[in-house]
Amino acid sequence: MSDRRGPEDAWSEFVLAVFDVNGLITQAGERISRPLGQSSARWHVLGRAFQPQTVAQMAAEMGHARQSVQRVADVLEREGLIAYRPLPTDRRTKLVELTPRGHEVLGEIYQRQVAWFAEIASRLSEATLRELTTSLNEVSQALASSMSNEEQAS
Amino acid sequence: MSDRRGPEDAWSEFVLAVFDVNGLITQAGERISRPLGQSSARWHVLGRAFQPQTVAQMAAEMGHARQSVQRVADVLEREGLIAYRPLPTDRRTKLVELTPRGHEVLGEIYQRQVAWFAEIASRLSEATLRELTTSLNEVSQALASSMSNEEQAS
DNA sequence: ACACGATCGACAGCATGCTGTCAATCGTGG
DNA sequence: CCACGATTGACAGCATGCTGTCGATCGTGT
Repeated sequence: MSDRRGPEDAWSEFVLAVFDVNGLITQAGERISRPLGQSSARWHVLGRAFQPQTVAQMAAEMGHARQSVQRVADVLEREGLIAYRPLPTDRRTKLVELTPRGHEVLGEIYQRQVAWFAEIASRLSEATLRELTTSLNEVSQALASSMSNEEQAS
Repeated sequence: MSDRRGPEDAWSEFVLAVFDVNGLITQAGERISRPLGQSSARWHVLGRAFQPQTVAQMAAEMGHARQSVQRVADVLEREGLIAYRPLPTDRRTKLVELTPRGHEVLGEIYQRQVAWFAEIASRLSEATLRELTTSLNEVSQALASSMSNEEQAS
């Protein structure tokens, strides 16, 4: 309590560890997609477009705001990696789908991602990874439920 | 391979879990500091200023760019939560230190943070948390070393 | 004493994420 | 069949993080 910068408690250390891993993964994502003229965000949208869907659907799945996805998608469309196809059933929205160029780029990124993971896999056992994932999901649930509690209080 | 959106492998699931937890923690950070008119980023800088140091030092510790911290610090200074004190030994830089107002606000945020953690602690065992932290740090190391490998290739 | 590389703050510009608002459209309930 | 709430994309504006460049200053090595 005398020094809140010193993360002496288990929770603070955990938070810092999560920030660390998150930062490194994000950084690796940039590194993987940069040579293809892309970025992590572009890649995520591109990946989603593998199975054609609307921007709103993507945003929901990713847990991001609609507009964040929309802006990225608009750029990808201008670059010719995705195309908007009007939906006959709904005049408001359009399907996002990969163009041939988009397929190419996504494929190359995918190969780089696989190579990267192979590198990682040699240093981490899959069992450890699975345990970690399970535990992290428990933490997520604890966090989510504590957040929804507070929501009621508002 | 036929569908890279389906995270069927352990690594993808892990990455998604990390994104999830990171997002929830960040969100909780905003929630904690918003009622005090602050944000997660402000809070981090404010917390660092508890022990007076320069912007550059803070940035290094946080693993952020100097300018990101600088901009936030400038805002905090305009709000009167921190103050710049010229260093006699180095005319380029100044010490960032908390003003009385800054101390107050940081104290209030700290209390809220403690309350929040108490909420979480009731759902997670400290032992689990420590194990998780240890494993995450291993992953960080694996990531970091794989990244520095690639650096050599450039 | 001085020259050169490192460090620092200032300034500028970009990417990504968020929120709020609006009009068009959809779909449902009356 | 129509009115109203929900959804969607467009537009605008903000916060946070990054990078690159510049001039001032520091410190080291000669």
